[in-house]
Amino acid sequence: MLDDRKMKVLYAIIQSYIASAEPIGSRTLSKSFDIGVSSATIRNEMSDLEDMGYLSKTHTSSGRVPSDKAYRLYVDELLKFNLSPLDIDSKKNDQIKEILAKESWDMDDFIQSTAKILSAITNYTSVVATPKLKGSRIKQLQLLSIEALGILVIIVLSNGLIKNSIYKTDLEINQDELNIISNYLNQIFKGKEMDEILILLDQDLFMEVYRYKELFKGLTSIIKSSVEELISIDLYSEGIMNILNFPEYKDIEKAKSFVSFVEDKDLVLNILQNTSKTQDIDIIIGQENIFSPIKDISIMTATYTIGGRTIGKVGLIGPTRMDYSNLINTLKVFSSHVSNILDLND
Amino acid sequence: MLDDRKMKVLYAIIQSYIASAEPIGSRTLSKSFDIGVSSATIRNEMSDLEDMGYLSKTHTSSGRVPSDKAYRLYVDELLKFNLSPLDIDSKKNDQIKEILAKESWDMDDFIQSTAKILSAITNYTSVVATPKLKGSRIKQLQLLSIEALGILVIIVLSNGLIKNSIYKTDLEINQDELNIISNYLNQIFKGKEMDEILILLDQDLFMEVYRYKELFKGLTSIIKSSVEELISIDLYSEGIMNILNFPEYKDIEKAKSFVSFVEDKDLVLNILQNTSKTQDIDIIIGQENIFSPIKDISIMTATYTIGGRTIGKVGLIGPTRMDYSNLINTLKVFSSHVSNILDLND
DNA sequence: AATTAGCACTCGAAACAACAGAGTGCTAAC
DNA sequence: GTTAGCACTCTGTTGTTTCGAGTGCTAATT
Repeated sequence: MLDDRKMKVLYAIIQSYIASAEPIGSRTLSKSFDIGVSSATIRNEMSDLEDMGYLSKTHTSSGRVPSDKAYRLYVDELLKFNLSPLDIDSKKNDQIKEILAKESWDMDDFIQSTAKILSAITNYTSVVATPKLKGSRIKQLQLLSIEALGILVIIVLSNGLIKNSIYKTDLEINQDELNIISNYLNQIFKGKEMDEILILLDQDLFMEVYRYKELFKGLTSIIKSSVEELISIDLYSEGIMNILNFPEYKDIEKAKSFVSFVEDKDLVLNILQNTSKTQDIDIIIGQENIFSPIKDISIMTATYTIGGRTIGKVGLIGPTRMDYSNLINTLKVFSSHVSNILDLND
Repeated sequence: MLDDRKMKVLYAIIQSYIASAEPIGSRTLSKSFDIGVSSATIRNEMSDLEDMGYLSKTHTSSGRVPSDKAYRLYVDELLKFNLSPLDIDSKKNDQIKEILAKESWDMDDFIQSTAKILSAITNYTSVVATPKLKGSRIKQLQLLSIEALGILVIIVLSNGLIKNSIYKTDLEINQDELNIISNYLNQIFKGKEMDEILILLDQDLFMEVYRYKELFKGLTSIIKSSVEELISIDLYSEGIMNILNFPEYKDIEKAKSFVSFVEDKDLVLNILQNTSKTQDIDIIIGQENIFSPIKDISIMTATYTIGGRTIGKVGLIGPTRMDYSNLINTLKVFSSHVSNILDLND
C-alpha cells in the first residue's frame, strides 16, 4: 500500500515526533535522517502522505505531524514482531523481575504496587484494574472469637484472596460453638461462586436455627458486604504527575483535562474492559476511542492472568505520541512477570 | 503590639491575598474594604507594617503581600477561638459525617479513604500517616488450615487491626493440632508489644518443639514480616493535582517542585511527626519549616486519636496563602469525626 | 499632630511592529 | 523522476510603547 520510500519517510517523521514533540519539516528530516533523496522529494512524499491521511499540518506552513492513522500503522507493525520476553533487553528484564520480587505478598497490595512500579519505570501514567472476582469461589469460611471485640469472619477464596471483617457483638459464644457454625456455613457456601452467594444470602437461610437467630442476621450482613466488596472492581492510577514532563502538557489547562480523564474511573474502567482479549497488548490511539472526551491520548493495555485466565488489566496512558516501541516491550515483560508471580501465589 | 488600625489593614491584606493571590495596593484596599481612612493613610500604615516584617513587595512599585510572620499572627488568632466542632457550620458538619459513615470498615482502607475524602472536600492536597503500631499489643494469634493452600496466620491487635498471611506448606496437619500450636503461640505472644515480639522472634524460641521444627521456622518468619509491616508507617497522599487550580502553580516548574515535595515521603513524614502533640491543629507556615526545600508551602496537620491517644496524623498542604480560616474548621470537624469512628470500632 | 491630596516616579503586563527561521508549494532545469 | 530555486506563509522572539496600579514624598488641611 505504501511504497518503501513513503514508509521510510513516514517512520522517520513518527520517530522524530515521538522524540521531540515538534512538527518536522522536509529539510530538517533530510538532514537528520538518511533518506537518500533531497528535501524537495521528501516534500512531495510528505504532501502525498498528507493526502492519504497519515500526516497533518498545524498550520499552512508548518512541519508535519503524524496522524492517528500513522501511529496505527506504526504500532501494528511493532506488534507483528511479537517478541517473546526473552528477546528483550535482558538488563531491563532482570531489573523488573527484581523490583517485583521485593513486593510482599498480599494480592490487593501487590496489584496496587504494580501500578506504582510500572509508572516509575516508564515515567508514564499507569492504571490498573483489580481482579474481578465474580467467578471466584469461596474455599473456606471461618469464624473466630476475638475476646472483647466480637467475632472475626474470615473468607478465603479459591484464588488465595482473603477478606476479613469483624462482627461486633456482646454475645458470649465459645470457639467450639463457632466452629460448628463455621462448618454449617461452609456446607452452604463452600465452592459457590460469588454471584450465587449473593442470591443465597437474600433468601432467609437461617430460619431453622432459632437459637442463633440474632447472630446469623449479623453474620449474613457482614458476609454480604464482604462479598460485595470482593466482586467490585477497583481502579488505581499512579504517576499522574508524570505528564507534567511532557511538553504537550506544559499548558495547565491541558494537564487538568488529562487529570480529569484519568480520574474518571468509570470511563477508564470501561475503556480497559473493552479492549480485546485476544492479544496480549492492546493499544487505543487517540480518536479510536470513541468514548473518550479527549482526542490526543493513547492507552496501551495488557492483562494479568492466573493460569492463563485474565483476572485484571493494566494500562499506560499518555499523549498519542507515546513511546510505543519501548513501552510495548516493557509492558510485555512486566505483565508476564506479574502473571508469573500471581501464578506462583495461586 | 499592633494597634487596631494596623491590625485592620493587615487583616484586609491577608484576606484579599488569600482570595486573589494578587499583591494588593493601598488604593484598591481602601475601595474594597471599609477601613475608614484614605489610601494615603493606609499607604503609611503599610509602609510601617513592611518595616515590621509583616508585609513585603514583589518589586519597588508593586502592591504588598503578607509575609510568613503575618500569616502566623493571623493563624494564631484563628486558633485562639478554639471553636468546638458544634459551633461550626452544621451543614458541612453533617455532610462530613455522612460521607465518613459510608466508608466500609477496615482500618487500613478507612485511613486511606480519609485522605481521599479530605482532599475532595477541601480541594487541597492531603496526606495521611497511618497509625504507628509500635505500642500496640497482640490480642490473639490464630492458625487456620486452608485446604490445598497452606496455613493461614491471623494476627489480631488490641486496636482491632487484623493482619493475615498465608504460610504455604505441603505439611499435612489438621486443625486440632493447629489449635494446640495456636495456643502455644498465644501464650508467648499475647499481650506483648510489637517491639518485644521482634526481639522474641530473634531468639531461637522453638528449640524444644522438635516435632514441628520446620513448621515453626516458617511461621516465625511469617510472623516477623507481618509485625514488621504493621509497625512500619505508611504515608498516603491524595489530590496532588488540586494544586493545578492555584494560580501560583500555573507555572509547570513550580507545580513539579510541589509534587516532588509531596512525594518525598520521608520528608513529609518527618514534618508530620515533628508537629506538636499538644494542640489539635498544628500549622507550619512557609519558612518555619526548616527542613522543607520549598519556602512557600504551608502544612496544616491534625491528629487521629483512639481513646485520646494519638495514632495517626493527617495534613493539608498548599501555598502559604492557604485558606486557613475555612480549613482549620473543616479539619477540626473532620479529624474529630474520624476519631469518633475509630473509637467506635476500637 | 495626624490625615489627606497631589504629584513625580517605577515597574510589570499588554499591545504592537519588525524580523528571523522553518516550513510549504510550485516551476523550471537536470 | 528528482532537485534547485524562489516566492510566500506562519510562528515565535525581540524591542518599543503605552497604560495602569502602585509607591513615597511633600505640602496643604483639619
